[in-house]
Amino acid sequence: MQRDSTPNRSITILHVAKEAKVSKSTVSLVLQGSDRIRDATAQRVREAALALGYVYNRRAAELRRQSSNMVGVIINDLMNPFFAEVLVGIERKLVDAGYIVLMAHTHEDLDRQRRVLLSMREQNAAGIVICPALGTPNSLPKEVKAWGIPLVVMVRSLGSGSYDYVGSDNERGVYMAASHLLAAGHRHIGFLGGQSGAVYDQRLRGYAKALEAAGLPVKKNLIVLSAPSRPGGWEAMTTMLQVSPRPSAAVCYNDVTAFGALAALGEKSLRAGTDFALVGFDNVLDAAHSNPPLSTIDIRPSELGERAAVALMARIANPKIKHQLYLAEPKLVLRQSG
Amino acid sequence: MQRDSTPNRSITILHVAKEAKVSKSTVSLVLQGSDRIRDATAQRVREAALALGYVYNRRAAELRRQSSNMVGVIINDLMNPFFAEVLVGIERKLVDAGYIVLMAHTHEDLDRQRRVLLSMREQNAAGIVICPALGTPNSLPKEVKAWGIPLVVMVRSLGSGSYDYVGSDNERGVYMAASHLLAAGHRHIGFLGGQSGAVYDQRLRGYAKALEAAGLPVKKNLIVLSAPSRPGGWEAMTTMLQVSPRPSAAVCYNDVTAFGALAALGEKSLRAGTDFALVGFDNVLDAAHSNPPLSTIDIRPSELGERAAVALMARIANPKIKHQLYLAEPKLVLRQSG
DNA sequence: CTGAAAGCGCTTACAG
DNA sequence: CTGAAAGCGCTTACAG
Repeated sequence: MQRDSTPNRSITILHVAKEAKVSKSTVSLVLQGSDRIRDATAQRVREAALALGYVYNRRAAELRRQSSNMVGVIINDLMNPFFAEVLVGIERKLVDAGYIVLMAHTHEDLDRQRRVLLSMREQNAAGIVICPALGTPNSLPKEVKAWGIPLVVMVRSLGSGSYDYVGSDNERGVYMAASHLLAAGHRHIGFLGGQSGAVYDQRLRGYAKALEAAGLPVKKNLIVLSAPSRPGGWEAMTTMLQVSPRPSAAVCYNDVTAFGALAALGEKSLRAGTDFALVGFDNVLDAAHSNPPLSTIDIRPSELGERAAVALMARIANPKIKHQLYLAEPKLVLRQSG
Repeated sequence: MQRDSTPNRSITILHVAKEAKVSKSTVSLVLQGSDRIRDATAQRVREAALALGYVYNRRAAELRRQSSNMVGVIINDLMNPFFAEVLVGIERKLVDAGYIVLMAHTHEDLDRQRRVLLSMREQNAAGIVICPALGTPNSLPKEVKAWGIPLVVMVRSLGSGSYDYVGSDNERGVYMAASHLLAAGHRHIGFLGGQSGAVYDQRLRGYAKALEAAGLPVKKNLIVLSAPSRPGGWEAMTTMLQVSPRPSAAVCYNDVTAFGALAALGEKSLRAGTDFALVGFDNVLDAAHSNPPLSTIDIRPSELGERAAVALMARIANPKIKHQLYLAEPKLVLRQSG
């Protein structure tokens, strides 16, 4: 009954076979580009397919072949441009390699994450790359491996189990940022925004170590927590401006919180770079044109996505390779904010 | 041979049937929640499935049933938070309705767009929502309809053919923005950024009409083109600041160009809202916490995405309904930039 | 209430 | 070089 509205959907290799006066095996073979078929025959088949408006049914082929060209990509927070850039990198690499991406956004919701994971499993995904939602159990990689689905974890590490992981050297990155501020003469430096998870712990540690290396104390009131978002950064800066003695600089949990901080500063007629030094983390594209442009730690977000795609494809190609670990090397990029 | 690494993949309803001592038809029926099966039997089947670690193979089911629960979503520019928000809205609505999304990013590349469209067709997508890449031929909706795949076009309209469309009233929105600036006493108002496509034409027209309604001439040198991005907005503002007499206000092509303009202003130690009035378009989440917060035209990006999802589902449910058109009603939201 | 059989659109040994 | 047959994991009339 779908026939009239979907004219081409109903035509199969069987129709093509009849039209070209060959068997359906032959049609299948030429569609796969086999060289076992004589040129003339192949030509005839291709013409028949074209004439009939035949379209390959990849799902049927994959069912028979027990394969899949779909990979699942699970993102925790697409509203953060960092993750949007990561996603773009993953998608580009995957599509260029002939995969197609099943994408899901969890919004840090564990329940949603579980549902989409199940869904991808039912759909027979060839692999999954996940930026885990906050609170994801460390057992996840083992569980997915038990399903027989290759997995790469991104950005947020999940304990010390063995799994493929692509992220950045957070501790070192923040250490570099703080050291830069220290070298510029700042003595009251805050750590602005963010609040929980492995990434937070790593970045905070980099901050603490840099201060300690400079013989400076780590003061609780200079570490202000917030949601890892613009509004969060705005609030964090607002409270940070009230501690006394007032800090003269801060390294931010990430670029997005830094952007919020920039806004809070502006509201008080303060300008980052002259009245307060600020450095972010990620080097999101927007950082080059914020007001003012943001000094930050560059971890090349879209490249991170590409690395994850490559790691996943490597594991799909050979499930037995040893676990892969890629940590982007942080680079300090100086702009006007600090 | 995949058996050891993918333990559960190989178990099918046949195994469950044997374990539960029923036929595979019965298993299928209970998996579908049919009430034709006695409770005791159903219970036994469910236990067997659980015990064996059975996982439903949805692709096989869909092949047999000639159905699909995947919908394709094609986005032109994920680096623009507007589209990221749209995507999030689409995804949420679709996943909540039991669909799964095949996502592709074209990066305004027509060739890529064609490839992913084909790919989605091969995968038997139940429907597609597309934010068309710049330069997409107006014939696209007709073509996809000929494939038998429900389609909804988003954000950028594609000529006057009949197809489902979800977008915003661009002309009216910009008209409102410009009128606001006019009412505030500005007489030299620029139109900043953007450069081509239906959306651009519509927004520019709103600008022109507002000026005309106020008896003001539309001056070529106050309309400065740019890429629809932060760097684009930055450049556009930089050149706009050089025209003389210098305009005192501008309506921007979209929020992202406005953000770039904010940065250019800052670089010259000018502040939007006091030295120059700026209003954006979209009301992206970031607009509330830019430096300074951006006055803009709110078209509720994520709601737009949800509307598109709803329109697509309606069309899938009934391919014969008449064409759907949803235009978000623009609302002026005043913040500090103008 | 449950089972046997056919079939969705492909691929892949196996013959010839 | 090409065809006939079996099968991927399901669903769905059709019997009983």
